[in-house]
Amino acid sequence: MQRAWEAGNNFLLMTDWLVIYIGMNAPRQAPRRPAQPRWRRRAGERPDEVLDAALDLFIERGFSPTRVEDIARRAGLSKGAVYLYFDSKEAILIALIRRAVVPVAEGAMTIAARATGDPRETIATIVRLVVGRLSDPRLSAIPRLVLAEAASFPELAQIYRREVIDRGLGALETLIRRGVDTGVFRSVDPHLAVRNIVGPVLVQMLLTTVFARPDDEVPAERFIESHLDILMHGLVRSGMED
Amino acid sequence: MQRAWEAGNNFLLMTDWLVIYIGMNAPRQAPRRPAQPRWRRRAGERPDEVLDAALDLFIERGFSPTRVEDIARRAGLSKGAVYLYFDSKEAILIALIRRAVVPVAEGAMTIAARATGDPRETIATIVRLVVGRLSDPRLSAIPRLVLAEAASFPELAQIYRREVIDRGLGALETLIRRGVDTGVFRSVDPHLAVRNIVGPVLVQMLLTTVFARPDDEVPAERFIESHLDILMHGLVRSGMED
Amino acid sequence: MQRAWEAGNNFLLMTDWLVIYIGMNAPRQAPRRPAQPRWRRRAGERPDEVLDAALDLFIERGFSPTRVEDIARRAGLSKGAVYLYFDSKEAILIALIRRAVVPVAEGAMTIAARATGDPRETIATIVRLVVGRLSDPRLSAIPRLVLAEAASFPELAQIYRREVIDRGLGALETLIRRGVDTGVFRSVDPHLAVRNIVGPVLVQMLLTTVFARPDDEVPAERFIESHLDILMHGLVRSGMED
Amino acid sequence: MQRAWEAGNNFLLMTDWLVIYIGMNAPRQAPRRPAQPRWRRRAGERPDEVLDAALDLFIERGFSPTRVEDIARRAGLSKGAVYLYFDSKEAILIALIRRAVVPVAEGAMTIAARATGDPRETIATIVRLVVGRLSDPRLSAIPRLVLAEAASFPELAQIYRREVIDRGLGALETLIRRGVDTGVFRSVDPHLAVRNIVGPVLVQMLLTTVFARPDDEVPAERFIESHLDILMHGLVRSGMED
DNA sequence: GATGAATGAGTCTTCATTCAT
DNA sequence: TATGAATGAAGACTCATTCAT
Repeated sequence: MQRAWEAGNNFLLMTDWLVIYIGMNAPRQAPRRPAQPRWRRRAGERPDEVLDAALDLFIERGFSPTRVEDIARRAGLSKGAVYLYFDSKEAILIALIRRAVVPVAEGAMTIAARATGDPRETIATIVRLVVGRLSDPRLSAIPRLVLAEAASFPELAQIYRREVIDRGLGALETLIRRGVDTGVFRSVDPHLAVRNIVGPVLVQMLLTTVFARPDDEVPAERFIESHLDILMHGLVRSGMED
Repeated sequence: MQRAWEAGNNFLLMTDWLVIYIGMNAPRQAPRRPAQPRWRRRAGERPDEVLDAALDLFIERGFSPTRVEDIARRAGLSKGAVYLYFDSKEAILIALIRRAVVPVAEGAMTIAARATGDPRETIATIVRLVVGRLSDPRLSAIPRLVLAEAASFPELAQIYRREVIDRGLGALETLIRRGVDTGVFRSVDPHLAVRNIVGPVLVQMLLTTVFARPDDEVPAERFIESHLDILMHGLVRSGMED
Repeated sequence: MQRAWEAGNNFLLMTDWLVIYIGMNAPRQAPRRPAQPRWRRRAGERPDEVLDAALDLFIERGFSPTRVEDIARRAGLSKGAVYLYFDSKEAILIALIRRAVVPVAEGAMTIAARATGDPRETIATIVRLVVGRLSDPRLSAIPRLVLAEAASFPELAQIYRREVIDRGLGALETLIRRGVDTGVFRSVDPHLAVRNIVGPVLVQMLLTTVFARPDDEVPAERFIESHLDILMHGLVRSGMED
Repeated sequence: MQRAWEAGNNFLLMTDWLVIYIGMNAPRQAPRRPAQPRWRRRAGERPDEVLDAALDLFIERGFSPTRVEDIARRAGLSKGAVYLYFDSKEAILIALIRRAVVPVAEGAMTIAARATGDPRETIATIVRLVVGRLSDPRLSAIPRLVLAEAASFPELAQIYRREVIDRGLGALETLIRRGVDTGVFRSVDPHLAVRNIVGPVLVQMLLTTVFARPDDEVPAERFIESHLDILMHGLVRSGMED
């Protein structure tokens, strides 16, 4: 008893003791994981403890070199238990970013809501706030982690852009626009001008963390004053400086 | 114990209990043995080709997820040959950064040497140059790689800081200082003011690469004009704007 | 990129351009999933099983040519599990020697403790004991392994010397010294005379194992009698032979 | 057009574009090398230089951990050149043993030929000679190498047994037999008594090399005297001691 | 003959994930 | 829920051998 079937690029043969199927393979592509949601919280405070531990370790060594078991140990539970709360190591990273990003989004909302006064004041407040926040290594590490892993997990970059960049820059853009509209600022393009607000802050953060040099420590206060001074002179109409 | 062999259209697999041979029955085909040499000695070019391949892959996937064998294959040689030129995967990364960084250091020297005219002009030139350079993804990837892997390989951050940051920011600082001294700029702190020059450029780069959004593409030209406009207004003395 | 999978009678191979599936069409066979558990937790016994397997293989092929995976397979666990119990292949070898060596040290203690009678008797007993022990290939392999790998792992030679040689020869030396002191033996140097006790045993062992010749098998009994005869005649005072 | 054929465990199918052959494989067996002679000398003195270098390195690290390139470098030629003289690394080892073993065989012949006088004298001479020779680490290493690699290359053990052990022990056996026949020695079994001659020498060698302890160095002279003293007392008839 | 660049199979080791307990 | 033993795929690196030059 032998049946053979052949169609297109496929081939099937069945004999009494053999089944042979030969098909042309689809071009390589590594899906590696079904489409279920990749992270999911379970009960209690454990997940947060895992994320805390993971953040510490990701900061210290980066994502790939950190082992799930290290995270578990630092979080005070077993390797297996981590998988009760997160479906994969990747899911931990994503949850981590997500968690870190929520307050930023909320902060942007709050600021946008209360930003009724002089946009210069509001911008200054935001800059001070952000610089202050980024002095916490556990916060400043987040954007670096995102940069580091964006290539491997594009989802990270998406989340971050949507939740942090779009909202944060959006809020600043609104403020600048208002300043332009009210005549406080020159007629700059608000969408581009935001780069001049956040850029120096980012550089300051990098120079303080990744590229720190012990003999060249600039106090946050001095940086903020310098930055706001140059920034505001760059934005305001002549004769409007205070 | 399982051995599979694949060449041209033929396929041979041997396991402990099976021999499978599948040939494509290709009508004609020379005995294929004494074809062209299997490889050529090209010791000179190889290292750079490896670095090129590695850069491509590090950009695509990041450092850790890239396998040495991938690099080898893309560079057109065998896994083992890579180790003729580099001691380790890590050494490839470091050499890569080093290679990318050399022209920057040289560029900084050149600029510092010729920078005799109006510092505003020179700064504008530099900004245009850097933004232009960073539009090449293979160049803009370097700082991102450094940021990504700095935690794992502190040497990377050191090299980058010494060769790029110290020199680049140093050159800009000198220019600003000259501007201040000649009265073109307000009395800003040059060491801090450099953040206002490079920060926006960095942000623009990140928004164009990692966090790009198809519906929000800002042409480099427009960014440069906006940046320089705000920057210069921020730096120059009142009444000195041109 | 090529993946082959083989289980029971089934066979699956995927390459970049081919999918081959071959199944044996076995008439009946339960879905094979919830069969007996794929493994059981037996942390206690495992290390010894690994050492047993390793010893077998080191005897058969030597240390370097034995793969960790071979050891694992023979011990009935997976490659990875071996590393739960031993840090490295080298650690397996060291643990193996250590384990084999412990009873020897203990035996030496016991003998030294009970050795109160005629030293000739005690020495004879020890020789019989050792020759008996060395007839077990798994025991006689240990000194050969040590000799073989001492160059690569000096630690091995150290352990062996401290635990086996120093103790074993030490015990014999004590016995000889007592014999000399009591006038049973001639005034030989005990420290050197031990060589005449153990040397022939070692040679006998090598001639029986590594250099065995089927047509020249000397029964252990005959060797022991010959050895003790010559040895004792060599040691005792004239007129003291019994 | 499709033809299928099936016989015993074999299976052959040919379609227009496929040839499939499936056969049950013979049980695993690793031949790995055709049957050509595995070593072969080529011109000049080079081979000996290679062997010298190889011996040094095999002594230092053992066979497996020594790389062909190391041998080449120490011999002062290139890796490729080694393969002009020897077909494989294994062939180097075998040639090495063979070379080391030749003078031993010759020596045994000489001794056997001239051994006409008192066998006690001859045996003493041989012992002195052998102990002297084995004080050269490059010679004492040979038996250890053989022991180490006998498991992997049974051929080594064969060569060594045939050329060294059989001849050496054979010569000694003859001497003992003559002593017994002439009434100088007691009626020992010469075939077994040889173990009492070479055993102590072997142990002395091992204690001086592999298991050396700086605080316990026994001069060769003292060992020889002790050994011969005990040995001869053990062999000779009572009243025959000199 | 010589060289040493190139190959690629082989091996140790790691580690995300699973699962018996 | 929790543990951690067990798995096994994956990957860095080595090195005997080949072969273009």
